[in-house]
Amino acid sequence: MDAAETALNVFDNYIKHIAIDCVIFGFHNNELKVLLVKIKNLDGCWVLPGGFIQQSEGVDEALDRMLKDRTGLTNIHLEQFGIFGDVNRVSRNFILNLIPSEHHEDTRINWLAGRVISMGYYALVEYSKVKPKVYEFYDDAFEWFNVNDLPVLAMDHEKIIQKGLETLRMMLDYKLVGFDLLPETFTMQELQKLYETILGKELRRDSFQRKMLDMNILERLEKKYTGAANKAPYLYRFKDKS
Amino acid sequence: MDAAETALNVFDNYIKHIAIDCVIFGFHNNELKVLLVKIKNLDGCWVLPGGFIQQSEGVDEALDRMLKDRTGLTNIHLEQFGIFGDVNRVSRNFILNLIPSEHHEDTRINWLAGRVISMGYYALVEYSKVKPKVYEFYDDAFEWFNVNDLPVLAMDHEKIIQKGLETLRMMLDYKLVGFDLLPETFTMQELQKLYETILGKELRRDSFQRKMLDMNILERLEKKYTGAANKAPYLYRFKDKS
DNA sequence: CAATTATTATTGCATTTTGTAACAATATAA
DNA sequence: TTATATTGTTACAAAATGCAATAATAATTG
Repeated sequence: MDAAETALNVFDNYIKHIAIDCVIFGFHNNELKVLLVKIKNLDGCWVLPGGFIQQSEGVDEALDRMLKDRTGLTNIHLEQFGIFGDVNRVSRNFILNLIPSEHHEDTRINWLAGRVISMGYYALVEYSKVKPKVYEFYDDAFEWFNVNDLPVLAMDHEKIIQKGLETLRMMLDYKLVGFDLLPETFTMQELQKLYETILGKELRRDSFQRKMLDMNILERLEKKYTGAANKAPYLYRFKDKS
Repeated sequence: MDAAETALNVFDNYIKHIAIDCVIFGFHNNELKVLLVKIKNLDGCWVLPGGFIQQSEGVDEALDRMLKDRTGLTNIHLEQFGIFGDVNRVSRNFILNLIPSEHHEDTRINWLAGRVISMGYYALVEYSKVKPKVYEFYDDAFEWFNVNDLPVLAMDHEKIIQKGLETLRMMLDYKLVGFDLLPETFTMQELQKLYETILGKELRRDSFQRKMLDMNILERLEKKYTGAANKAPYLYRFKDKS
């Protein structure tokens, strides 16, 4: 039994026709990034990290498993933002290219080449803490991309990212998110840049600072001496980061 | 082949382990209502209208089909708001009670009694336009319930309704929705009552009116003479209801 | 038909929030 | 010590909102 055969048998433990795709956002160098992986058998083709759900696990467990496998991170909140269920969102040829030809008629995987409905989730993670890890089906390429400068993506994954980003922007307006995108301590400017990057527009320094301080969610720590010839900014931390 | 047998065969055309549940909101007598159906073989047990997705149809097509079957309505926007995927959200006994015992070991429906992941959608419809229609599995009971006075619901359907309502409230803050909950023309008071009902709190009459008029989305029509001994309110219509 | 009643529409003003600019503070370099 | 760049704060203007009072008006009532 070769590796592909083993992989095919493993598929029996999974629920067919449903997949999860994760848009994992990170923040680095004042850029909003998305984590992507490259598919082995298809040059230059990137996809969102994701996977299938096992018969015996809940969807939340599946999400935790995938995120841990992919990034090494645990206890990350994932927000569900959409369903992608067009009949032809996964082209048959696309999948067949991934699978050795002798398995093309294998009933165990036939559904994969036919119909897959995907559930989109996004997560906000601290860029520096991600520890890549890869699967059988994928290459070892595993990269952060600027959300405004994405590579060519397979299937409808670009659409999924855009919808995830749209939802993130809406949630940022609605309540404070983005805690997890920053390191434990940060300056007001870093927080502002994060907001500006996610929202895709500039904000006023003074209004932003006032609003953040008025919300009473930040704890002011010592100053951060950068060595630059200017006043040193305070460091802040989110209160109640339990 | 009896009716149950036929129904079981039909199941082969559907994707297993995934369901859709629809929270259909309506507005009547200043109350926010939800449309529920009663299950035939289980006394007093109400569920959300919903169903399964056929192998050959997209998720959006499945939604249109269900909504049309259930309410007679077409061209209704459905908003997806959550995934309900706990391993034990559907108890095995609950499903077995619905199915004649001779079919309990039938592999065609075994998955139903095991694991079903549900995708939650909500729709806003005009109360008076709904034309009930029922399925094989359900009783002919088909009723609107006040969202604050729900009957006992099967499985996690109460949780699904609450999450749908929460999402609706959030969306109402974010942008104007609720167009479809009102008839073509309505008074300012009716619009305000709708907002108050969805948000679950009272609003100031004058502030609300000013805000609505400032948004420039309403067209003022003739007055509505109700016969009451007071000043007649204007009727309004949403502009650009294309 | 005028006075009454209930409700609606609008206006004016106080309060709060937000936008904008100016200024004071300060860490380093020159 | 002075200059420079950036940060923190304050002051004021503008806009939005909360609140109360007033004007308008469709039926009812005497």
